[in-house]
Amino acid sequence: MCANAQTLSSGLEDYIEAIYIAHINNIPLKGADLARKLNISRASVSEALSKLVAKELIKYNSYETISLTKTGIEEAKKVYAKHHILKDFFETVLDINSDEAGENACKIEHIISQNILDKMSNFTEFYKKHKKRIETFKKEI
Amino acid sequence: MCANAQTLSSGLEDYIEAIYIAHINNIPLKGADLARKLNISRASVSEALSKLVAKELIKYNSYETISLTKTGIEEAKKVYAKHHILKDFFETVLDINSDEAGENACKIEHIISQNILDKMSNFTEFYKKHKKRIETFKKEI
DNA sequence: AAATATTGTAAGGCATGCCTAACACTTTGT
DNA sequence: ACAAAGTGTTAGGCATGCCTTACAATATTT
Repeated sequence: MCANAQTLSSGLEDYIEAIYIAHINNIPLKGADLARKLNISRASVSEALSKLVAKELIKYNSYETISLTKTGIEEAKKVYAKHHILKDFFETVLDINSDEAGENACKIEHIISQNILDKMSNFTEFYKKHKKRIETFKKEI
Repeated sequence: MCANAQTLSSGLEDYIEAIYIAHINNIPLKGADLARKLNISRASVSEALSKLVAKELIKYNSYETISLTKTGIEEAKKVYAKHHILKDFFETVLDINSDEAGENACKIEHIISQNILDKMSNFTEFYKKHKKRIETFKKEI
């Protein structure tokens, strides 16, 4: 078996997602920052970063800022999109607050099927479009 | 730390759910049956059953049929209800086929918050009630 | 009742993913 | 430039949850 991943473990997905969020916000990120952000020891982060380097998803040298490779960005976008679809659905359709929606999205994003996500995304868009009308139905007795 | 659980690991929830399904269908279930059903070795099932016995969720003696305690039934019902809410939502609202809905429910049921499940359940009921009308919106351009 | 099949368990392993402690290296502040 | 603070790595551990192999105990078949 080669070291390059076809699939990322749920843990590694969390790492790459956090790296991506820093990336799109132009926030320089080191291992120790990641450890603080994810509430994980520096040692564990160090291991995880080595794996991501081995999979060629990030570039990283000790004491420098972590950066994503092209593949890394693609992978991260996928993970982030999943997160967003779930969070948006929870907030928009189920009226869940932002924190709870985010926490649940974080966990579910790693295991839900792409097909369901696609349908969920469509449904949220549909719901937004017709929200007013649909919600009048809720007031009926 | 005492051996009795406040929370069940996702694995143990799967075991107890399978045991519950046999229970409500009056199907006698032994460890080896469970192993076949869950595609897990007899050795691993044996370990898991010991844990469930320790937590007083099942009664079990070698070579006999597994049965649930009162607490076990309560726990199982909770897990099973979660499963059902998710599956029903996927099928009814997102129009996912039974297999895919079930597989995803199996994984998500262990991690989603009760609050979201409650809202999801309400939403599914609401959707069923107004399905016809809501779906006419989908045909609009 | 004996042979065969099934079931259960124990021992030892493996992978994942986290931890702490200790140490090494780098950066920063004075 | 040097001390202090911050960062990274290694080693050794632990827990979970699965595996295979080998054996023990029970059930079933003939």
